Amino acid sequence: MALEHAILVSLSERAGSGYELTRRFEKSIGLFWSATHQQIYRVLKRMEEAGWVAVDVVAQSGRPDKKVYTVSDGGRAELVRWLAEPDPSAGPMELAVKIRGATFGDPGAVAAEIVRHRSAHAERLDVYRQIEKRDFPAPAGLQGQHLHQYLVLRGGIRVEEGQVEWFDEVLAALHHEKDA
Amino acid sequence: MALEHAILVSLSERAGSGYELTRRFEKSIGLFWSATHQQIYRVLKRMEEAGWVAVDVVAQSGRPDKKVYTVSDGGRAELVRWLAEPDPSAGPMELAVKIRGATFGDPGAVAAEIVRHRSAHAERLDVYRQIEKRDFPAPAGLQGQHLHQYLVLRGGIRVEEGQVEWFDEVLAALHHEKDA
DNA sequence: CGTTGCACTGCAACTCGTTGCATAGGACCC
DNA sequence: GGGTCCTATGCAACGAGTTGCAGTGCAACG
Repeated sequence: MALEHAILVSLSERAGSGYELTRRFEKSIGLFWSATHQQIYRVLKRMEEAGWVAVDVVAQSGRPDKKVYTVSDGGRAELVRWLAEPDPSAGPMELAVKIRGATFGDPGAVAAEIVRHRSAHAERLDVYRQIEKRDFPAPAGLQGQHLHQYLVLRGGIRVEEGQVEWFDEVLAALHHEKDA
Repeated sequence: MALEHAILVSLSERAGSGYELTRRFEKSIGLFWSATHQQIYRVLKRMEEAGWVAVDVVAQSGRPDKKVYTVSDGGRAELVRWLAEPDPSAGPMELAVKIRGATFGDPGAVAAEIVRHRSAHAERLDVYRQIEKRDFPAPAGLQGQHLHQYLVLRGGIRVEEGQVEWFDEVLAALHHEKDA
């Protein structure tokens, strides 16, 4: 699971409380991700026990105390480790977190991970296109069940196309950044 | 959850055992979906208790007996109901199942559901594009953290674009089918 | 002045899904 | 002959995530 790592990235960008993190996840990171406050509170507790984050209880006027979390050395090390670790089962959300976290680790290692996923998705796309060619050579005349199955396949193809194009855009930008 | 309904669609296309369904989910429906045999066995049991499917124990030579499941009248009614029911929280997988199941219900109702989701995603896409314009007016010069945040946003935009295009393709095909 | 809403944390119970293990007979390989 | 794989079902335990509830105290609405 990568909620921990998503929190590490978010806290690396800016320290914050559980409540604040919940708000953030509804927006920026939450383009892909969603998490309830419950989930975040529990994961934060676990992360504190593991020594990845440090807590600072801040009294506030008028409102309840809040626990502001900061990434510790252990957390930074874990984030660097995770960013470089290949994970074939990672989905777009995990990769988005890795990209967003690249600043806090080795951008080259993140790029390498993207390359791996790019080829996996390109292969899949190829399989889908072959199925399309083989099973639906004349899509214009399709009806009923066959049409509906074709449309679902088209969805799969579009998703994979989008992924591959995105990975290419990311890789081009990361290479360009390295050169600059 | 829609695993039940995915199974109803799959069993409507063809009767089968839990084991067989597991295999199917690894392929066709599993373009988007994945489910372990455990999950499927348990859901099938629940569906049987609810009267959505009927079981037929088939003895086989050499291999264990298998339980072949068939959709019952109750199951067909439930599928029709679910296909027509609006579900704002449905993701691409759920919609793919609805599209694939349109044959067994009212394709017009499914199209209406797609229209709803199309406009939701189009709105989101608009929001993302405005964020892009506002926060990243000159993407070519971006570096570090800002670049990485931009790339994630680009991923979100591509995903939404892909969704909207897919919905449009589906709607065009369903309309064309209705006229034919 | 009462209600609604927001900020902030947390417990308890639940659902959904995965993993490990068990069983059992046959096929296939070396 | 022994190992492993495939078909076929299922239990038990676990992990991840959601939902419901609960409490506090200020601010703003009408």
